[in-house]
Amino acid sequence: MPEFLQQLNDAQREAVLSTDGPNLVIAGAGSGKTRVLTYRIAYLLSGNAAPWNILALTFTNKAAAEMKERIASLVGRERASRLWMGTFHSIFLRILRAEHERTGYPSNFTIYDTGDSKSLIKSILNEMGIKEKEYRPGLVLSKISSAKNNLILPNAYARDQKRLMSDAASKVPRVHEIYARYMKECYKAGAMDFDDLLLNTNILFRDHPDVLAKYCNLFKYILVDEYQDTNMSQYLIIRKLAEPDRNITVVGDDAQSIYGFRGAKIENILNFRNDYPDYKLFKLEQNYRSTQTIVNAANSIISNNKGQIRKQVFSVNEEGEKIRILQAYSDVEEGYLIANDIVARKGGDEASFNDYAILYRTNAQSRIFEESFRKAGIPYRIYGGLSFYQRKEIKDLLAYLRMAINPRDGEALKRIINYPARGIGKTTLDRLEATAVHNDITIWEVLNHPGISALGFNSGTLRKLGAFTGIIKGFVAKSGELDAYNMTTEILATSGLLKELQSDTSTEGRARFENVDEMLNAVREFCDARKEAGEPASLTDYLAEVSLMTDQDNENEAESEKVTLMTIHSAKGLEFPYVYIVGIEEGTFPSPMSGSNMQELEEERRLFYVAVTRAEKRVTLSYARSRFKNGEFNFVNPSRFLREIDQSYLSIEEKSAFGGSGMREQSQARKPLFNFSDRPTEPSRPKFSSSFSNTVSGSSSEGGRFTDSKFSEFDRISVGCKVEHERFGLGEVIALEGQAPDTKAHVRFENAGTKQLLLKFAKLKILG
DNA sequence: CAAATGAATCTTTTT
DNA sequence: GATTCATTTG
Repeated sequence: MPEFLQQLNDAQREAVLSTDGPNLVIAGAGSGKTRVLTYRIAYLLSGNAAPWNILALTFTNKAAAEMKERIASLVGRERASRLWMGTFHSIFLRILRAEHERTGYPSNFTIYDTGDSKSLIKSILNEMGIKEKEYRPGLVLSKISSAKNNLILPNAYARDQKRLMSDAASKVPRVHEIYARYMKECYKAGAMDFDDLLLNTNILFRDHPDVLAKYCNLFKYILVDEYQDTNMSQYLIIRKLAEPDRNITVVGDDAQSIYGFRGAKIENILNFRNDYPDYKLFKLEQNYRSTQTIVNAANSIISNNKGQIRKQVFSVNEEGEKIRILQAYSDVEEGYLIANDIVARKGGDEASFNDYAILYRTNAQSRIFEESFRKAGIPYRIYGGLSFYQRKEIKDLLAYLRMAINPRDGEALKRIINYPARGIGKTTLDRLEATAVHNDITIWEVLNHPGISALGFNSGTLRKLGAFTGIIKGFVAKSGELDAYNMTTEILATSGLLKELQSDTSTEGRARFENVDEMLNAVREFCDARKEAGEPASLTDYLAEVSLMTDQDNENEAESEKVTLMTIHSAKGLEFPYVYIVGIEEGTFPSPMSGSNMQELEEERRLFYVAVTRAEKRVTLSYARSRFKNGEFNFVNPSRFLREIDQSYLSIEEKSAFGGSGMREQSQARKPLFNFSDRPTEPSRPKFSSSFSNTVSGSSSEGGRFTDSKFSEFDRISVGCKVEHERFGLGEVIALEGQAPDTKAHVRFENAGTKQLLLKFAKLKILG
């Protein structure tokens, strides 16, 4: 028995040593799941398994990279690098590219991200004469996605009574038509969306038994991480691949299933025993990560869910601090409260900023913490939301790169055909698109068709179109010879993009330029890494890597000390000594979108469980009594989840808040820790400067716009003054917040309650 | 044809 | 706040 196995506990070691047959490892939060997976692979390699015989599937690239690193230290880099280890999407992308001849797609097919998919749906709606208002592209896409993840193709969809009824109920009965068109357009464009990568793998294996046999033969051992988060499509691929040898090990925790909205089926892990009746079960129940208090409190939360695999997660670490609950009067105050708390406690905790994480339900909540942290001088790092690769300038450049390897990519073409401006406007593009649809070809083919001169474009337009086509053709020709980096610089120079970016000397413009520069660095790094490994650094591979990258993956500044801000979803699999879970209010967490049915509520509860179990030493929960949401100011109630925590794990002052008959009024519950008036940093009066503050990390995807006109007339407005609003009637200003031009007034109206109004748009008359 | 503007509407989580 | 739509202006 290899020496490294000494480092495992009994349950872990048994799970590692059971090499053959189907194994189900139920791994409680913090129980050393990754450790079991890595050691298991190392153990297999120490026997007679070759690295390429092992398929290990994870959900993030980061998890895969981390595991690879640890395995490399056990068995050597060379062998570790030959493992088939990666995310579902990246592994099956690789297979689809290799087998492209069987699928009918080109080998360099494009990957459409969610934005591309939505934009394609919009054009389809447009062309079908359907209004976007009635068929929201996001809704249509989610229905298509759900169908694909359940392997329901357009024809089957059109016969699926359940789906048709559901569509009729949401007043979108024509989704199946849109779906069919969508599939067709993607195929023509040589593009796959995320779901297609899995769907087409299923189709490939279904229609080509020889290909399936080849990979079954190759993958002697299959390991799947986070099995509770697999969807039907992923589940079927795994089952097919595992069929002959049945050497399959899945690791997961039903209590941490939080991707139901993405089609994940918690049943997959619950039904493992039915799929493989001779399976062996291993339970990892000892939590090494958290204090006893945290583990016990988390258990008390999850015990409110029904239908789970029975397990008792425990900790023998120290008992630790009780869980604290902070109450704030407003979302803004919540930000200050936590910023102050971190500053106040960091010394006593003997911690660095790296040790703290703020977890929230929605990305939109990050803004307030950004602001309070900036004012408090706390360094922070935000994950998710608009990632680097979602920024306009980056997407523009990426679109050029995509065109260079696959000019049929319609979404990329539409993005850049008139950027930088070449005088090819909406009218021209619409006509091109209509022609393409009418003749069942792509826009690129229309542009290259000799008959284009007969379409009735005027000579100027024809010339401009020809020039664009010429530029792209030049890129396509060069894409064969140049590597990703040289190709990128070539495109920046020749397309006019560089000039366009340089000509904008505003603050935002310079930021955009720097972003492009940063991307150029990333491309260079990619090329260097590839060349070092002796592999070609093709543009195709670079684009694939970028498309499948998750926000956790680009961590180039991990060394610097920063507080982490992220959604609970992206925190999965991570751990921090001190965790703040914020915005625990009805209407935010649980999300109102998942309010109605029990299953969705249970998923929210599991999300809360995941959040709490991220912490090693201390958990702090917080909620606000009022929150600014959808442009309106609302009073909100603490989340029901707070009451589900066994009160013996809460610190004493918090218990009183829940004493007696449920939640009492906040005024009686306890004294607030802070007051608005105590805080000098909060302006009581708006400053009417027209400077556009905080643009650097502004999250506007397409660059903001604002005006500073019309504000002098609001100079007279102040707390206490009477106003009249066109719609809401008479009211009184109770607070002002922010800076011009984004000053907000909190106004209490006589008949319409309290509203928060942006003065920029407010139709207020000042009465005195 | 393109940029600027005013106004209306919607808002979860992510590979 | 972000995004989108309609309208105006250059």
